[in-house]
Amino acid sequence: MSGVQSVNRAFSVLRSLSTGPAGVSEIAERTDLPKSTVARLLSTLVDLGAVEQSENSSSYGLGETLIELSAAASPGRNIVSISRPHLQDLVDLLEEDAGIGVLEGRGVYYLDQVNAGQEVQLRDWTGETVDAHVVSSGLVLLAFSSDEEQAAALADPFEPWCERSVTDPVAIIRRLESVRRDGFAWTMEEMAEGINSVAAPIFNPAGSVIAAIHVHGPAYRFPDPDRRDAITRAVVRTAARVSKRLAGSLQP
Amino acid sequence: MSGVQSVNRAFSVLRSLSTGPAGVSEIAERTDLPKSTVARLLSTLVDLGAVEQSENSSSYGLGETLIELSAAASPGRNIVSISRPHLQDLVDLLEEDAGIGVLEGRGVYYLDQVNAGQEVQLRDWTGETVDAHVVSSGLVLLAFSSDEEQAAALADPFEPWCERSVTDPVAIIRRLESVRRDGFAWTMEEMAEGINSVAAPIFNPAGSVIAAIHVHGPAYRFPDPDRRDAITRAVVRTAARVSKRLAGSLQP
DNA sequence: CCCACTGTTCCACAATGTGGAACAGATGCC
DNA sequence: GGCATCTGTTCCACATTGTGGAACAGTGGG
Repeated sequence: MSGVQSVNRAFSVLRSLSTGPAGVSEIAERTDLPKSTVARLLSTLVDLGAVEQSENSSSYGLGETLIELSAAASPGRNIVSISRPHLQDLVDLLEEDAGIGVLEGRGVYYLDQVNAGQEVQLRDWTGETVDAHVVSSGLVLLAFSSDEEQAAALADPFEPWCERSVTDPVAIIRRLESVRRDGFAWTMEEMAEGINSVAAPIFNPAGSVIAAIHVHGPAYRFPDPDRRDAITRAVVRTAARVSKRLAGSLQP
Repeated sequence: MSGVQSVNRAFSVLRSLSTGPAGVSEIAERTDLPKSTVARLLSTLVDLGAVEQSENSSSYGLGETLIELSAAASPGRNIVSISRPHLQDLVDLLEEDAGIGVLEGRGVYYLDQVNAGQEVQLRDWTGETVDAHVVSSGLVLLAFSSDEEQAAALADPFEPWCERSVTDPVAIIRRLESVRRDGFAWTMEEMAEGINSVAAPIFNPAGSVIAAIHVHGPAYRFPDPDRRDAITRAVVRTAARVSKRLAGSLQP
């Protein structure tokens, strides 16, 4: 086998543990390696946190480091679990639906949504993609994206989704500048008549925007003009909390 | 540093990539290793799928293998994303809420739930724990658990949650035997008056039960006696699909 | 008490990983 | 166009590291 033998062997041990916890001799059998080799690799992997040894047992299992690295490898997957309780808190506070989405090309792909259980509520877009320029999440994601990503998004004409959709590139650029400055975005019946929304960005520890949290509701009741600022602050704060949680899940 | 040096270095490279993709020289800087050492480790990690090289670029990023290992390290986290669309399909079909839970000691911890949007619907238990013996998920998880786990669960007396809760250990053991045989469980107003549910098990590729999917509804309309068998089959089929998806997400 | 396993540790040895150097290619500047 | 400065890749002499068989202590079952 090519490459660094010890690294190959270490991953062989990790793969053997993905079918379930095991002891040194069992792993030696599964990987066809001598027990002393397995013991030494396990000791190193335990130090790294990639493997953990059960208490009251000499059984080994996969450890937190792999979850942390995986979270970094695929922000969208882990972020659903991390953000879920925060979305729930937001829903409890504001009594409107909250969700989370990521940028995919020129659209927002919705990863998750928590419903407020209101009798009149909006359709759940989880698993679907909406043009970025007509939703608050999309504006947030574009505003905090790299210049290259923004240039790519602005390269083609914008489609209107309804009467109030903003499609003029100059107006959108101005808008993105103010979103970047404010740290949040509101859209008022720009994706569809009767739907308003507000969103804020979630950053990874390196400082790049990776997702956006939004709250939306029917225009006739959302937002209550007296609560608009409080709603905005709550969404911004929730997104910041999720950013921190993500950072926490990456630190050893 | 103790342990196998090459393995330590390989994980140092992986950790440096968790803050964002980078090239050989950048990683050498981040890890304080010579470029040739980093190049050799990267080559091995690419072969393993732990790192992938971007097309049209010599930038390296974390790869699928870490996601696969992480899924094995923490079945509960990944399973929420995988099962979500399947729960949605079940809800669309049956028009009742569906959820997923895992065994935690003698209780079921609910990871996720999809609501049917019915005007009369049950409370969402996501994030909460219920005694295993009073819910269909709990009976399923215990029925397919190891003898040790079952013995541990049966070691202490069972608490009734309402008038129809089954708490006699002998009756519960008999029940678990038939659940294991049938591949599903029904509970009729055993957790609370007015709530019925049905559950089926999700297995990991090694064949161990790791979660259960359930559908529940108000007893006055769920289940419709004419549809009970169809409902059961739908739940069992959905759980089997999720099991297969999990297997697929672990295979390279 | 004995046997059969387990995980851990030791250490002689040689195979592997090291890392500086050289090289080819790309990019930017003058 | 030429040069400088980076990049990633490859080579290879060398010595350090990882190897793996053996020995040992501990545990559980008969």
